[in-house]
Amino acid sequence: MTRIPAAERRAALIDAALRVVSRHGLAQATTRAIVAEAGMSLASFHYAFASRDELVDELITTVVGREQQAVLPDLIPGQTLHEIVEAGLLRYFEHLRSDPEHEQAMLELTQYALRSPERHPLAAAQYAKYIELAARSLELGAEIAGASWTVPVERVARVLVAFTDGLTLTWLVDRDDDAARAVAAAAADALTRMADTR
Amino acid sequence: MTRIPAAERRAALIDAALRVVSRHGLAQATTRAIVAEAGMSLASFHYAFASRDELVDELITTVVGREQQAVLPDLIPGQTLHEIVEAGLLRYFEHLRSDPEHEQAMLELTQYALRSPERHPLAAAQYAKYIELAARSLELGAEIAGASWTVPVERVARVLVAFTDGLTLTWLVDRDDDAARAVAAAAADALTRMADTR
DNA sequence: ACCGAAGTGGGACAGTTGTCCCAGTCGGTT
DNA sequence: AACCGACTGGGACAACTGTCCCACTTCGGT
Repeated sequence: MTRIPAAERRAALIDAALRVVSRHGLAQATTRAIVAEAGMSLASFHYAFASRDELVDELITTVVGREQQAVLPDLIPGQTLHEIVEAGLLRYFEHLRSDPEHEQAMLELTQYALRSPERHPLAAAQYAKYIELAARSLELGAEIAGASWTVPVERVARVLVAFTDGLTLTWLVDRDDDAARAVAAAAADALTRMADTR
Repeated sequence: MTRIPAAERRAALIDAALRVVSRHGLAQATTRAIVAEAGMSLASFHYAFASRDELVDELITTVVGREQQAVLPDLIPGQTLHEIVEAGLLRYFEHLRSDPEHEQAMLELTQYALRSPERHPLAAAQYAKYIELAARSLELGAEIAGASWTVPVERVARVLVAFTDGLTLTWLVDRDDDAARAVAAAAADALTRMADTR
């Protein structure tokens, strides 16, 4: 096996772990399964990480960062706010459809974090980032559409995140594309009503 | 130990299992943990159930039935449809607040079911029941308010379920009551717009 | 060329898990 | 009272898990 510095090995193991979790779930993501996916020996695992928990914690915190651009709206001038918001939601939906297992993995990681008091902050931080990202998108969208939010953007953003989560969960269960699009439309509707569209 | 027929033992074990899952998560719900919670010996478990999987499957299918009445709206005549729907959502939210671990357990069971192809139908059936229940409530609500849905009720119901899920997930993470109420209000808004309020 | 540190491999360990077995005991029917 | 099948308890097993250890190899700086 070629020699790899510990830092790179950590990254490689986290990538492998995410793949395993996506494919088979967190419960199946044993040290051996992760190491096999990464093509390493078992000892390398505990050379790079003190424990499996340490890897999972880092998996949770790092993976959120990559989610970033998915929800960012197309900023096409001339569109109404409603169109922009709905397009953003539909874009997220396409992202979900293209890699359902990934979103399922994220959900699973969140739920895992919720289980222990010391990990709960990880989930909270994850969501704080989502909300911040959503808030930025919403502000941008309003600007383009020449509208302004009549409710604090953070509040609108939180509602958007909630709607997105609901969309994700229900679609993962019934895989009903039309229904999901209806959810997106309804969500866009509700959100737009929190703005003053001059 | 007093003698208990197998059928009762199955019920007792399922109750115990739900308690364990609520408290510590599905991963911690080992045969031994469940049996300890139920105050039985380990052998009784495999006398009542062929395997742990069999118990979990039955846990998923039976537990949904008890959820039923939580979302049913107060049917106070004279209220607008918007008020009725929002009240229903807030009632669900109070239910969630009063026993968060239970909803967390339901979420976990759903995700578990999503993981294997042969269990996926269990999750789908679970959601079908949710949607049916929601549809009945929505129909009743519209009747009371003297309104009518302009979109098929099942479609409205699916959106309601999605919104409810989103509300649940986000509140479980950040425990922000005000934000959750804002989600409920926005959801009621979106849903009401799918009706013709004469 | 050499040497300490960084990285590697294989094997081992103890703890936990699902499942099973078997000898026993109870309760109701005959 | 006898008996048969339903139920019980304890212990065992093999598989799997996270973690550790130790001998070994390779690399970068001297």
